[in-house]
Amino acid sequence: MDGADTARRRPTITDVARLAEVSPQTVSRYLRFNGGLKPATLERVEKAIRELDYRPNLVARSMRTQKTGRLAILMPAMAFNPSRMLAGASATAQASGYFVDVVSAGGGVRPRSERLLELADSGQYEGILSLAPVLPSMENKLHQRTTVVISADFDDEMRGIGELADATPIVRMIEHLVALGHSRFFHVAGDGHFASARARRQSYLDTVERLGAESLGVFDGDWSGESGIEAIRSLPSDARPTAVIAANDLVAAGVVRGARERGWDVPGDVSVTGWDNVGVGQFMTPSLTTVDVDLERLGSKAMAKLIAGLTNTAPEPNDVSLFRIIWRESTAEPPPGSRLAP
Amino acid sequence: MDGADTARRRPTITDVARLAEVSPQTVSRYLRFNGGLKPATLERVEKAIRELDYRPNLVARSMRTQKTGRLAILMPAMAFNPSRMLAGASATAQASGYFVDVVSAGGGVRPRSERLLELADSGQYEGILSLAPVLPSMENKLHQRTTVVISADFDDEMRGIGELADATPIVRMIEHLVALGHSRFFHVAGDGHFASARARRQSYLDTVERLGAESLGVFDGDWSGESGIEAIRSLPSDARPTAVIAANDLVAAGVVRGARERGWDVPGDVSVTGWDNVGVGQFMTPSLTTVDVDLERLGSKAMAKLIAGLTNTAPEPNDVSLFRIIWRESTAEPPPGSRLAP
DNA sequence: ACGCAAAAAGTGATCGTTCACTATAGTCCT
DNA sequence: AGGACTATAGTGAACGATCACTTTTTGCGT
Repeated sequence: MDGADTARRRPTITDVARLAEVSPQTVSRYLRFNGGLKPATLERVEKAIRELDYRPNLVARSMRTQKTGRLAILMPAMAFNPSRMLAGASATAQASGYFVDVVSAGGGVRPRSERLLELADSGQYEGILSLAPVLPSMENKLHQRTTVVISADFDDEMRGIGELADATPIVRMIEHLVALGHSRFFHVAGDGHFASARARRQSYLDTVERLGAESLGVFDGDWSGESGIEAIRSLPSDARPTAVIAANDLVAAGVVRGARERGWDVPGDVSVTGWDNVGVGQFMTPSLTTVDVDLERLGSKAMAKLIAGLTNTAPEPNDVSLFRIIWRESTAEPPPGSRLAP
Repeated sequence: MDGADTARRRPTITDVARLAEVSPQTVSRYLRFNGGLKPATLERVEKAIRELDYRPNLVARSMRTQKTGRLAILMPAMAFNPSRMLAGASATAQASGYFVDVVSAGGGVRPRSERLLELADSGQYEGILSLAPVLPSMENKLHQRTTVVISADFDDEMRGIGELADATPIVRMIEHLVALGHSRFFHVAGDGHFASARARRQSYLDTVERLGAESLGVFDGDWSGESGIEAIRSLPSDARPTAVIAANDLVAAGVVRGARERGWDVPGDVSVTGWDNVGVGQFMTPSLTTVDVDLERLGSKAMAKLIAGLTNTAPEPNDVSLFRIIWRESTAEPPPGSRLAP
């Protein structure tokens, strides 16, 4: 019935002041910048703080200063693995002296947008970094009161697309494969609702055409391994690609599985590429060629943008690539006969 | 230079009261429970709130009520994929009316413990759920002021171990394999600093002995795929297990790779089991037998415990198993000859 | 010794809400 | 019709810290 209530009251700044025989204001001064205190006073205050094990009440401080020193990260529930991105973002924020909270919002765009508005107006956050898009109609209201940076990969008919949607590695992979002698490509795309999926799809189409290679088309999947298998099954028997560009590693694993099902050897008959550098990809047989995405840096950059907006500083430009292609066993030269095909 | 500062001042409860021609207290009453207001008054207040687009300042409210309605989740930076666990935990908390923030703390046990203490004393959280262990010395200080529930999987010489450390699925897997005719086992353990790794190791040893099966020993790995490969390489040429129990799917993938390297067929010569039900495991060849862990429920239960502690309610007992074994291609009957071995 | 500026410390008000009371109006019973 | 209640609304203080001032102390030159 009592239990937790046995706790004695938290000491306040006044308690410290009384013990140190100074005014609260002096203690406050000590807490905010260690200056303007006589050595003797300073010592008394320090001793009192230590003795009471005092820590300032941040809520009260926020109340007076109108600053919370806390940021929120709003993210879609159940996105792909966001933890690395968060790690980068929160490290950057902490370096600038901010607390970071991660608030997840389920549901679609609308409830998420409303949640964001609610957060922005709660007075608890100075800035909000949204890793998911919000309704354009909300955005106007938002920026009036709290700095909000939206850095969305996902997108449902929304304008800005984040850096994750950059699909240039697809271009480089296809170029490399063509140089190896590949001529017939096939793409298994991710869920078309995602900007990144659409960007990869488009990059695939553009690049294959630009290089004058043949495309057996695009299978519109949903990021799942099953879609990879189905994509291969859907190919007519006289159409065998020499290389399949999968939307991500999971799809790629499905593609490899599907190819084996049809008796095609990977990479002997077909090369396969993925995306994400999933842990086990390295140990599969064949190990998976993939794109490693520097999610930490991505998160860090997004957060840097938010902080820059908050302090009215210009964000430092940074054009280091976030992507790195890792070539592994699932890609090789095309089978000898393939070059002779019409 | 100005930019964000164009924002007009947020309306306060007093502004609303003035507009509605009532006292602030009346507005406050409206906000907390919609009762005790005359319909006419209620309507005036509602109208004023709508007109000003007023939202209560939660910091100020917290200040007065001494309740923040916010919880923090402290988690180790870079743990295995925590997002599913978080999803479960935050859903449960929100159902009880709490905000949930995720605060990540890098470094080891000590910095994490200090961070936790800091959080607990910041006055911003009513309860904290730590998914990582803290120093025992800190714990005493902690519980005096803020309810803290530590639900740690990881552990360095710490007492309580979380449910993740439950290794009974290992027992069931071995029993099943023995029933299939397997007789020579081998275990590749995870990092010994983790309670879960130690529990799985111990369950392996106990069960193999209890069933009178032969064990080729335990290789102490570190959860990595490389450790799986090395474990297989380390086996002398005359010692070939019929089944390998790997600490998780990544290790299992390494084991499969290592086995192939030595010319052993999986599952023809050796069966392999993993743990975690990683996405691609299903599409590997052979697809991976594994243990699916219901992380959502785990997170939800941990949070329920915290909330129960906060409200002095008894947590509802719940003994639904969090684990489910998924049998796939990587496990099968042992090779015929193996039964004849000494 | 004196004056005067700089350094150090203190005072009262305030941030936006809610709590514990008090005051007023409306209702019902005998 | 008077009194006892209940429903509704208002008042002043308080939560814990910091801000903008004011006051006291210290240091220094002449």
